[in-house]
Amino acid sequence: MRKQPQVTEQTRSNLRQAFWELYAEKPVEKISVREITDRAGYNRATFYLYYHDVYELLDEIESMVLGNIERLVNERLLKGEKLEFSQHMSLILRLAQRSRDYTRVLLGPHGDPAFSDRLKEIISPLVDRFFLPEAELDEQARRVVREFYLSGILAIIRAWTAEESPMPIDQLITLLMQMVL
Amino acid sequence: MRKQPQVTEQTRSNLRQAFWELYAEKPVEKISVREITDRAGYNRATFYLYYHDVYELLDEIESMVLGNIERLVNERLLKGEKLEFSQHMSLILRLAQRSRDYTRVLLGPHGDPAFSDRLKEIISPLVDRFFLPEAELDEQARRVVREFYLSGILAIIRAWTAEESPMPIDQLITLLMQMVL
DNA sequence: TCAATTTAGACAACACGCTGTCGAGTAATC
DNA sequence: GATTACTCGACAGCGTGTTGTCTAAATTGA
Repeated sequence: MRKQPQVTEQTRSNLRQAFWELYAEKPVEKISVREITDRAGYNRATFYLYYHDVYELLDEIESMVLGNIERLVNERLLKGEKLEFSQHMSLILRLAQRSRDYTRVLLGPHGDPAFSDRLKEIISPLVDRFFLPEAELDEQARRVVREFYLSGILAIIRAWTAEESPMPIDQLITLLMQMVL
Repeated sequence: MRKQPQVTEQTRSNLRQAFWELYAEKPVEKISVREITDRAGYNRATFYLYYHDVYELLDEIESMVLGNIERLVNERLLKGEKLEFSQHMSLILRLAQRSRDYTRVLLGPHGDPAFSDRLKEIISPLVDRFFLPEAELDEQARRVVREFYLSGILAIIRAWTAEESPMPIDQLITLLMQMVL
């Protein structure tokens, strides 16, 4: 018999959804497989037919969110197009806004540090390109400077997505530009 | 009957030490009470005579480390003394260096986000005093700017303490000053 | 002073929940 | 009628927090 992708994908999606509702409330470590399957309306064993453990489910969601941003950075921003830093940030922020429901949780209080790290790695080439070439620094100093800007930018995204009624992107960009230049 | 503080403090210290060895290797959530007491050479139940759970032990260590910095900021820096920002940072960095073995773990890959938050709150008045008065910004914008600088400074401390052979404090301060001014 | 009493400190055993993994079973689908 | 998607019940293993017990030392009083 043929597989029925639409069925299995529905199950995956239900499990993801149930997990996500729980993840908005508490950190991963406190989420049990039983809670997820109870909420999604499946048997506990069914979970193990799809995921090895809870962390693999989290990773799947993170990869979905990061995939969009990564594709943007690699295909549009770094290849040919010559844009200002502000324009790059604007595009990234627009993406963060599009998947705001996800990013605000992943960057939030119970958020995953690994997600921040992966996001940093994706933005890293931008920082290298726009802030580091000017200065003549040894490798150790470059690491420090890179970390400063990456963490600052990430903190802005985090604070911005956490706001109840966030300010317009353009205003945020202006603010950021005042600080880094 | 009087307690025997030297006995009980020795036990506390042994438990702390055992926990710390484990914490350098993996995140808190993966550290069990059994592991701690096995390593320290006590019965598992003994742990519960001293701490409610593993998090309370972690909190005790964090408070020890943060107590020093907090005292410095409150008593010396914010009262009368009029110092440059660079001088404040210098003092804080010297403290971070003194308890480097602790800070590098607490800020490290398995580190506790709550520790970062507490450290941010302590440094926060400094950022408010030196970076925010100049600008005319609404409260929402101030939150964003504050987060940017706090996260940036914290990232620098983190990157600096993580280095195998960290650069001199003065050089780090110079670097930071170039970025924020 | 020294035996009786009290208590701090350490321990073993318990009940209970969650995990990951079985093998067997059912209902629907093609 | 074979295959798919899922359920069910059982299992050992590890984790938690609590209970009651033992020992040795500190305190008390005749």
